[in-house]
Amino acid sequence: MSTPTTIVWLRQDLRLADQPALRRAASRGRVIPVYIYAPEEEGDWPPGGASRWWLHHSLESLDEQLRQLGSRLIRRRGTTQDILNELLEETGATAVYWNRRYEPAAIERDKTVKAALLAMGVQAESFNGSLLYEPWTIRTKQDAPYQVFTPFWKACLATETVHESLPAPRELVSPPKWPKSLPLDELELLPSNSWDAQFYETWQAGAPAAERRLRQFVNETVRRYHEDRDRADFDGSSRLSPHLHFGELSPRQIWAAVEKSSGKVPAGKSKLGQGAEVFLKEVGWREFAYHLLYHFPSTTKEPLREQFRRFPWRRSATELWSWQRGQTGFPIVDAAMRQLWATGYMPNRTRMIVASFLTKDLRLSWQQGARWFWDTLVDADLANNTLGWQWTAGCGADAAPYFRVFNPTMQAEKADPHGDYIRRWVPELATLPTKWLREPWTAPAEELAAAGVKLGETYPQPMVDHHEARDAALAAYERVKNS
DNA sequence: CGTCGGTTCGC
DNA sequence: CGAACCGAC
Repeated sequence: MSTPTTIVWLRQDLRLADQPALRRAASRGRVIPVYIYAPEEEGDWPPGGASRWWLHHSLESLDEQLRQLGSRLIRRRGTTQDILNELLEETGATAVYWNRRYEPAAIERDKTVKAALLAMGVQAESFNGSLLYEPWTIRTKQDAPYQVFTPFWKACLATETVHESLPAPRELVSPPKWPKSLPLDELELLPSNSWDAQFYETWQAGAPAAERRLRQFVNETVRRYHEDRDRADFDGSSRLSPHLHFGELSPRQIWAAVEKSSGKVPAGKSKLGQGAEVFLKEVGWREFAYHLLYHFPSTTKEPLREQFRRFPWRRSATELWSWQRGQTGFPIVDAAMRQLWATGYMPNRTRMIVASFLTKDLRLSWQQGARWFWDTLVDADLANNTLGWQWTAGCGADAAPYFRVFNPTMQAEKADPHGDYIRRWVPELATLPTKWLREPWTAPAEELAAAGVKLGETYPQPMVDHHEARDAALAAYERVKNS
């Protein structure tokens, strides 16, 4: 009998190590790794511009890694079902394996595909490649999904789970003849303007780069993570999020690397350091985000907390544009929004600052913020993005209470104590002394003149008075609070 | 994963 | 008189 052939349908698992679907396919016989670009099948959330940029480079890297094992990546574009059918026919493959996804549109599509494959007599099997705890495995005592993080995470950690990573296969057996593959450029993932110029200086996609970043993080940054992650002026966070989103790394690999490096810390009570503890809790928030998205799929559109469906959001296309382009007149907000546009990223602390500004100071809807992040973040992830926005807007599960309003000035003092971050991203304020940098409208005329700043000309006047805006937001909240 | 305004504490 | 602490929103 000839060696059986398996198609590995790759999606958000663009790696070779700790890759359950690939692993199982490799042990079965010949392997055909396939990526099908099918944005029409993603419902309301086809990949945004920054995500597509990342995807392009991640696919390029994956092909190189596969070629080192004597294999290659087959790229196609179109309807998943049609393409799988074509490939099954062309190659004589008798099985299709993949790692599961948890977004509502992907779940529906995957179900349909699986049923069709099984009906054709093809072996179709899915695996867990991207979560520590799949959403349906964790339930409250009342057999309901969790809506509060801390008990959720306790319940996760109380389960007897071994987070063991699988090694990458050492070789992959090729089919006698490779099916044709679309050249990468024909997926048309890169922007046609030069929007992405600075992405190249900031990021390197692909599992090998992800593993280097992880190693550097656990060796250096993680120790001070609990403090430094709130800093905008240097890299105190892990920056692993885009690698995790595309599955260039699995959470199991991250978990293992953090535990291993923390094991080197002086014995003591075999406890992890505080930085590692806080970091792994962030991995826990990602698990929680997937739990919520799975059990409450409507939250990508609607707030989880009912009363917020009547919240009187304002509407203003011009104000939204000012926020998007970093022209609010609040330097910390503008710095962060410009960093996002230029690099496809901002650290979590400034995400909270700009989100609070949009939803409280401007009272524009969190959905509009979520949509902008979706298009501009290289790590755009439906579960994390939805949770993050509902969290700051105060309308989600275990959210910050709505009355928690970030003060942009205080936040800037903490996140950017010397003003380096603002000076880098808002260069028109660069020579203004730190004392005035966070609130240029309070600077004496001669200070502004000396720094070459003309408010309303070289840099905008503040869009709102923060204290008035805060009061207005709290008043709006009062109206929906008890309804 | 707040802010604000109040009070108390310590020099 | 400022830092530290506390409760309300």
